[in-house]
Amino acid sequence: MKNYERKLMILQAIIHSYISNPEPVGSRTIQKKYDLGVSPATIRNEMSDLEELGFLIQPHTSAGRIPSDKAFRLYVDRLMELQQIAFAQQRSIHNSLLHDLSEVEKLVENSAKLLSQLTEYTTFAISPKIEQDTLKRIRLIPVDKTKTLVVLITTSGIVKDFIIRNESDIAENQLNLISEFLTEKLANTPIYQLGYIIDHVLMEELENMRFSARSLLPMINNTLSEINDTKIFANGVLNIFNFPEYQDFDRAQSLVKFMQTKSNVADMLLNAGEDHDVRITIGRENLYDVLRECTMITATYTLKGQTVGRLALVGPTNMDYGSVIPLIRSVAREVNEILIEYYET
Amino acid sequence: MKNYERKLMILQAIIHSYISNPEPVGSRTIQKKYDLGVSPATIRNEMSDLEELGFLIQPHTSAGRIPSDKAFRLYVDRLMELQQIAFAQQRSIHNSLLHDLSEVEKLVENSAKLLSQLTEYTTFAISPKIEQDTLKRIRLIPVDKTKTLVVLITTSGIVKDFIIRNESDIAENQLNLISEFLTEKLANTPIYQLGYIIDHVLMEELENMRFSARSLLPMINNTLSEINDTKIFANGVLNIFNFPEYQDFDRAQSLVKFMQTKSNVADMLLNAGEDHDVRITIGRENLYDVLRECTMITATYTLKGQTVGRLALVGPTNMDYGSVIPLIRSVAREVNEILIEYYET
DNA sequence: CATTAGCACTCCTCTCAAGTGAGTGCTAAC
DNA sequence: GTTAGCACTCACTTGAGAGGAGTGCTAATG
Repeated sequence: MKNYERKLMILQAIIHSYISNPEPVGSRTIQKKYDLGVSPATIRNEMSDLEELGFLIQPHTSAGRIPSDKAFRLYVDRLMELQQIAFAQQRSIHNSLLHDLSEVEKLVENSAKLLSQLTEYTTFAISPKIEQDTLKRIRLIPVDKTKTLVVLITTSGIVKDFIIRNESDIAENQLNLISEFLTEKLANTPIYQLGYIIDHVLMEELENMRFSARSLLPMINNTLSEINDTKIFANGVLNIFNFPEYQDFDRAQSLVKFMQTKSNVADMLLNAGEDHDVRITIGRENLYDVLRECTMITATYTLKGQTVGRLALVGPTNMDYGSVIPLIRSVAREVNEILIEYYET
Repeated sequence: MKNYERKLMILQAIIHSYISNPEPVGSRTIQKKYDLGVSPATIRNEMSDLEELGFLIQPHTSAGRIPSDKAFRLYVDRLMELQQIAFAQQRSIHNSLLHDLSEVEKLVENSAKLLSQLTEYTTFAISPKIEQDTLKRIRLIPVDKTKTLVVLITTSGIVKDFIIRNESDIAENQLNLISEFLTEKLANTPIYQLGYIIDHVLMEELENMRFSARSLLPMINNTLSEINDTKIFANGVLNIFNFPEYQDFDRAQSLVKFMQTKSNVADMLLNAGEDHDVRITIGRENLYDVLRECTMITATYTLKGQTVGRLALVGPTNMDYGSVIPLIRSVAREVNEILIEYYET
């Protein structure tokens, strides 16, 4: 079985046809749409070989053939031609991302939203894990008699705030003193240790002090656990209904349900590994069975060598890789550059 | 045409059957499922009358009949029996709502989320309009050299914060001075006027001052407009796909699209009126044509006589009113009580 | 010996007609 | 006024037949 050259050409033509129109491809279609200089019969023979090699699948004898996961894998790795991204588009991506740089989390969130708009597929982003971060400053601000706003600022510039309720009115300068005291005591503590330190160290130290702080600390502690949550941003989950393979109601719905469960998505994203470049997982290569007809493409955001977020796109296996991959690459590159420029210090 | 008593009984039986199983109801079904002591022929005669009166609709001659919007209206107003809410459930609603009282907005948001979980329908909440509120305190907190956190606290206890980027490092005590200055100048200003005051009054006053404040003000102003947005919280929009009437792909999708457009929902909620009790709009009673097969139930949250939020539930016209209405009532009552208890002062 | 034309064969899909059954509406009897 | 009986309607199911896209094999061709 030689003449691989021609086999690849035919496979490429089939994949190409299947991407633009997700229906089984027959030998005559290939002959008409792509001028390969051979007759349908020859193409049929090659197709038969390709099926034997596992690149094509026949839904039933008298249908055409569709590319297998293996074919898409080959296509992505070797056959595909990436489209160039127009300078104007590159620029527009850059500018969109610059729109809100207040927090790394926002940047990550917006990058996923942008990618979903650009591709009309479903995207996810996972926010930086605040746990690895350390506290820089804590500040208490009075809201009214019974409420106090707690603002935490971490070394990497992430801001978290929440309101706690205090039993009695605490004067503003009191709160300022407490803020200073807590900042002094807790600065440079990793966020995930805050709870422990507050409970076991500070509470004892404060035992004999007149500070009202003592009543506030348990409240602060309670809320801390929620804040540690890694946030997941999903965009365009409903686009799944546009996937050609998911015109079937129930299957689309079960996929949507899967996608809306935070723990699933977190798992999916965290297991995606940390390539330098984008990583592509096709069909059954995915860990989850619900994704067996989907392709997931992930990219990682890093800052000072640390992973600070991850971006994922989920679409049908027959997505237009040639245009989608450059887009996600471009978004990821822009984000990483912006991270360096604005957050590295 | 007398003997309304029996007509109502039959109508009630039909509605009841249609709620538990949304298919056209025939005369024999009624006879078998509900022992009314009359034969199918009699029931047929009554059904024929009911159709003439506009309470029943026949999809085609040889099908059974389904209740019209008018029938559901009658059912809701007069026939329906409300289920009692178990004390345990009431309590669990109460406790869920207490979970996060940091802001009125959170309470409103959580109430909608809870109701969606309880009913498995789609719910919306619209947050209090911050515009009517006045500023109480503004506070600038350094995040790092180039970023400053701005915290706004309003008279009604709503907290808004956002990060702005400053060109040069500003010392912490500088920021404190600015905070005090701005608070003094801006306290009691309605939120919606802040932009104007900052632009036209403060900028001039600061003309000759050494404060770095001047460079910060435009940034603050820029972000203010975004904050004024009334927020809308949607839950379980995808539950629409479970509605029996929306098994049709396209119609479900157009409804989902409608629901995901913020302006539509805002409009829908704001036009819902301000009943003391819940308000129910059935089928074509709704202003929007996409909702012609939906029922919307709304409730209003008030604080000191002012509307501070609104809750809406959207489901199929044949929803189980008897259990849904008590639920939304219960949630609304709990929220209003919590508002009084925790936010009235 | 690779390529190709020709042709029988497969199997999905569409259409159409007949059969089925749930349900109605009318009439006449109780 | 109520009900049994019956003809009638009409959606839905089923199965047969036609149509068509596509394959696989064979034999001819250069």
